[in-house]
Amino acid sequence: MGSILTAVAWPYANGPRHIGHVSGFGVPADVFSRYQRMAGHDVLMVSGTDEHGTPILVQADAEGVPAAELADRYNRVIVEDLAGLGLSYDLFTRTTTRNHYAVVQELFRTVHRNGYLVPRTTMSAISPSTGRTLPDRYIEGTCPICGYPSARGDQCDNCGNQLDPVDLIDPRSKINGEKPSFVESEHFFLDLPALAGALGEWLGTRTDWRPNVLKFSQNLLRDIRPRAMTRDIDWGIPVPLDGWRERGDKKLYVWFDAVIGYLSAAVEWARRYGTDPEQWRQWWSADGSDDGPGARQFYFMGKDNITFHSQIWPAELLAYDGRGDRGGSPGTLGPLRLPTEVVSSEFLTMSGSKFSTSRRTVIYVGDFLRAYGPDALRYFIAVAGPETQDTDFTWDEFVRRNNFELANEWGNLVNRSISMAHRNFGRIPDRGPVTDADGDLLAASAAAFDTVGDLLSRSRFRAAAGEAMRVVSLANKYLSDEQPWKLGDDRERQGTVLHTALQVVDDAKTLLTPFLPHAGQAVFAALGGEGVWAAQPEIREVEDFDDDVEGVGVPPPRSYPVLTGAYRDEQARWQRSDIRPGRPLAKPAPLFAKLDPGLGEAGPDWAPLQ
RNA sequence: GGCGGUGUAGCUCAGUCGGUAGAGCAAGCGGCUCAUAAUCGCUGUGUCGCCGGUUCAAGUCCGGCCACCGCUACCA
Repeated sequence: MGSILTAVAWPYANGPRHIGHVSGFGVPADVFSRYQRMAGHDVLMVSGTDEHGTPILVQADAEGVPAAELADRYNRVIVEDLAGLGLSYDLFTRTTTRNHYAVVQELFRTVHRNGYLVPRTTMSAISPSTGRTLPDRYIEGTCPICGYPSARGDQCDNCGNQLDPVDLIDPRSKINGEKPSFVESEHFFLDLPALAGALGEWLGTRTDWRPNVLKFSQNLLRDIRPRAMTRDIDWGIPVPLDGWRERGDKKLYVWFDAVIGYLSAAVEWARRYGTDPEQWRQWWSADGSDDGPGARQFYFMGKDNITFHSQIWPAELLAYDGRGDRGGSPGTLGPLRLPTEVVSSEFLTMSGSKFSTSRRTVIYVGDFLRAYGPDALRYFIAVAGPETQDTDFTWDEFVRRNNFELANEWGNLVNRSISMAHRNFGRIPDRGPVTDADGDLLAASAAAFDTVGDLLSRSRFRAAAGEAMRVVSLANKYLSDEQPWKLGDDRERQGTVLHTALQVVDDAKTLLTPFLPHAGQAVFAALGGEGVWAAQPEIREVEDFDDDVEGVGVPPPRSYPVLTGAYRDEQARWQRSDIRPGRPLAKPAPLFAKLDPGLGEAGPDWAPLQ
């Protein structure tokens, strides 16, 4: 038993999210969290929408609405999508709450006081018409090295060299084509080199990470430089320092915003739903070890986010705790804990290339859920997702997984065993003397709790799903071997076989619940269970807290939707629960609908294959 | 340019500490007929990308090469 923080990457609220996004963070994190809860751990799963930054502003401008309104709209869309997927967030919130602003500013003040935020003057590009800073990637021009006419401000796609937008020949804004002007601008930089020693020491104690993530993180340390933590933008969290807080055009950068949400969301959860407002400390307060007997923290994200989670965020925590070369001491939150593991996924590709909105090779979560429901997608991601390398989504493979593995093997096992027991007994039959075949199956099924559980605890989701499905195969084989439909004149033996089959169906239901919580609930009910087996998230409208926040441009308290749920009340436990003879059974409904094989060739009409 | 990954049966992929290559799908044959025409069994010699090295022994370690791909710091 222990406390586990499941920290899930924050989806960016500039549009609806596609299935690649949720394969990278949402589904793996939820499978992990559901398992850990079932295994008896005290899990806190938090995230929210990331709503600041230039892409939101650009999108809002394009639609002619204020940034806050755009963020409101997509926050709600994303909340609904994630709820529909059954992702069991204890709190899914957003970065535009006053609670978040207050926590971020507390961290900034303390890290600054400890000496790890240093001012520097840089050149930044300004759009003359809007007065806004243009980020490097929104500037294009002719590459000064190779002459490529459409080089981006940060890098030339043709020759691959990293560039500085100031050096571009004939620079222009990608947003409106105008020529940017370059001005000097002062910013705060996080002094990562002063934290590199502590960072390397911490990383050196990480042994269980996926090898590619660990290697990538170690490489980052070799070329560590200070990073800007503020930027010239009018949409974001004010810098809580004299001379800065009242400036409308200087805000904190995303490096010092979204990742802090893991902490601020825990604080918000404790204030709203905890046993007391300080309960967030159960997952966050350091106790001298970063992952020892106290809480453990697991971060789930796509691979492009590794830098944030294995370098920037730990560095900020070390700086807050005063554990870098410049020393220092923690602020009012007290010493904070560092990540236990960074679990990064690779990318889900669509017919070989990245999802792309412009090329229309994109499958949105909402569309997918409306057509096929949550469990089919959850299963596909768990069993065929980008766990250690990029994997390709094809409709053909999706149809095959759904029809053959979910509907035929698992759904039909449930259906045939319950149907037979219902017709012959009308209830769960008693178990008589047990044969070797019965005992072998029951033993294999019971043993799966250890093997599948071990794989899940190590985030080996593909292997875990495969092992769970192996129990399903064994049960199908058992029924074929024992042929209970021929045992009409031996009621005791027939009852024993069906009892055994139903017990293993119940076991498999439990083993598959982290992947298929909705189907798990259905099987639980079909076997006579009452109440909630696997709890689902619910959307609640809440009022923001009226916290003190420094600076100008801070949104007033308002209401917004959050995800939370009564997961602590669910009955799911990671162990065999003995089925009860005598419980009445009804003729079951099919667990999974089969999909038209034609879908595999053409795709749905809302996302046709090119 | 830097960093990383991938290349194994027709297809999708496993192969932990080096010991004479595995699974699923597809295909063929057979069994069963309870079940969503579902299920069960049987059938697998492929230069483990190429070249070289270490070793008694390499898909598995080392060097080089080829091909494809990703990341390179706000598209997970």
